[in-house]
Amino acid sequence: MTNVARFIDEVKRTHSCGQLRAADIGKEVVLFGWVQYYRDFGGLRFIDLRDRDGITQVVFDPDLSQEAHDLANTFRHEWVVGIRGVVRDRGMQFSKKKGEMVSAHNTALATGEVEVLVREAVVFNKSETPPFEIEDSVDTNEEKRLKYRYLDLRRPKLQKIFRTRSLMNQTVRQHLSGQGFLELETPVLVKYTPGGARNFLVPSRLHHKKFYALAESPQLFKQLYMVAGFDKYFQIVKCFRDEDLRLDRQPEFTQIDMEMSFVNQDDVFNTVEQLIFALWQAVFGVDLKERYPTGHFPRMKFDESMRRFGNDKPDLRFDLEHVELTELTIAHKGGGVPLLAEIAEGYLNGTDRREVPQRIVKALVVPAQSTLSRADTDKLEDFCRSMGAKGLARARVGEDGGWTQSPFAKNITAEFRTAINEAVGARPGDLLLFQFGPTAMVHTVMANLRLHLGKKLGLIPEYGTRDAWKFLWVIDPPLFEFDEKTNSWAPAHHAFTRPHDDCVQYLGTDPGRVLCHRYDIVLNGFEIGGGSIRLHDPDVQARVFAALGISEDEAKQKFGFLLEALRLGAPPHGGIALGMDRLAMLFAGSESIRDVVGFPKTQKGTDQMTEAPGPVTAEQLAELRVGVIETT
RNA sequence: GGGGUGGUAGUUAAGUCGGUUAUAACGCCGGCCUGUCACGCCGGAGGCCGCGGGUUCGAGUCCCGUCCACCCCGCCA
Repeated sequence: MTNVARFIDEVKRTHSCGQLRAADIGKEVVLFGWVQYYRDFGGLRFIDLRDRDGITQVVFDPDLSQEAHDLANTFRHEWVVGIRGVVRDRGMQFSKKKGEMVSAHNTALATGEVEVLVREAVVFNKSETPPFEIEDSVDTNEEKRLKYRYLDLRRPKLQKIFRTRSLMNQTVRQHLSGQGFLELETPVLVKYTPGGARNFLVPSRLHHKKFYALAESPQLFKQLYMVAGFDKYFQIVKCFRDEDLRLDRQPEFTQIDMEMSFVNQDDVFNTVEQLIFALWQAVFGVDLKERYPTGHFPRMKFDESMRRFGNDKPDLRFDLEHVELTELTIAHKGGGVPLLAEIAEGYLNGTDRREVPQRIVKALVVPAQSTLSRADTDKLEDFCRSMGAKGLARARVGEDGGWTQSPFAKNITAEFRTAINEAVGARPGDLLLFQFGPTAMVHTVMANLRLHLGKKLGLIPEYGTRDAWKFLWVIDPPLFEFDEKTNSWAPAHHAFTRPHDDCVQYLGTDPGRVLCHRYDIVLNGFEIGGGSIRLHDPDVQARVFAALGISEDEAKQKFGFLLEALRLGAPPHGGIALGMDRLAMLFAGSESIRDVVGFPKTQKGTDQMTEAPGPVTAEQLAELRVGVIETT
């Protein structure tokens, strides 16, 4: 029997490398793990042995076992080894460097009071020199980390993240099951449905010229579970979207998906709030009741969020709110500033409507104590340009309320300047930053500018949380958004979101005014979940389709099975999906979603390790009757 | 599709105004060391400067193109 087999079959591991404490002194133990560091003193040799639990120092003393000591001399980084030995107190030792007796305890290690004196050792497997060092402190570029993901995952930091993910999964299942939710599965291979995110397509071998789609979410199926009478559903489920990636997006990602019958918006919120409380308790041991004594998170209307923050996922950890100046600009007819006068003119002559503002004016105040140099503001301007802005107008407020360093300074009327100072609450030394023009651009630029400044001025960390958890429900968004390309109304969400009862009257006449029971839950500026109360009334559904210009035939063709289901005894229902990866990312205080996904894709959607996506043979394509079009 | 940042030894980085032998730390290899803990000390090896063109007497450095990674806009819950 080889030594390896004997250690695995007979000797057996007794403890993990993070387990041993002073109470274990005197025990004979067996540890298996990876060689983290080795320190050689000619005679005495120390090895830091690492596994997923932690690190234990093991000592090889030639006086005790020459054989084990000789073997240990061959150990290198990341070899997989096993040792059998006795736990002992590290005690007081004579330090040659310091010339006195010192405690050999290592307070930086959980196991630091003890060490294992080795009697017998075995090498399970050698390792070539790893392409990078397995340490939290040493950073390697993303490309290398992803190519050797299994090595990256050995780093204690990532090990911790994945243990947290496991705990999250467990907590969700336990909590929701306890609330009467059934964990039900839905198909991944589904029929392509237009609208929303782009689907990954899967050719059907059995049906030529036909394709499945990978489910972008279980949306329709969970509604059908409601129609089937399951009442409360949840699933921790993979979803697939073929869209461009971001720091917080992967092409395949995991949702905590939920749906409930006979509920209103408050019921959904209560359920989610309780789940979030349970998660924070389990993961951090934090009772969110201390921060949210009512047990509920604050709510903000979509409109308000756009006005104050420029997006629908405001980071409430800091202020720097936007100030909306469009009305003021109109009232002052641009106040002598040609570019603003042009915008005011649009509203005054009726080209622009206040109800659907196409162009707006916004400002943001950088307080006097946050000194930004000229170079800093120039960089801010570049930052704004990169997002489609024409520039970044600014003004430094003087002691008398006058403006300097501003392109507006020489043209603006004193009345308009005073009115703006008052509207934004400007004080001497403050820096005012302005954006004006197309609504979407202004919102995007100002929202990102706010975040950028928040980080630059140290109001929020570059990433991570510092334990500041700011939750928010964003509610009552419009049901439709105007698509300028097609000059028609398009669903802002999926087409089965329930409009507010008091808005149904506008469906035919003024679609832009229709608000709906759609909601997002936001944490520290990240949208961690979203859902809606669904439209279960076939009549209202028909009016929504009409407003969208979708004919009965077209609706039938696209969503026929769901429309039919809604006519066959569908209960009122609604639900939500929480982004598991984003939650895990925030839990980990991590800088990227890739840190919390086992084997993530790059921003171009490739897997650096397996080199997916890869080519397939002509035979494989032929079997699927799929041709490849060469583009130049 | 657009904008930005980066790519130099196994790894992380430095490399000035274009100048002759491209640095450092860690890692790797060899040696010494019985209380270290990211041990220490001595010695050594290691480079297609992402790739392809161009400018130049001369390119890691300047120009053009291209690939890869990251961040953002568009897109997307």
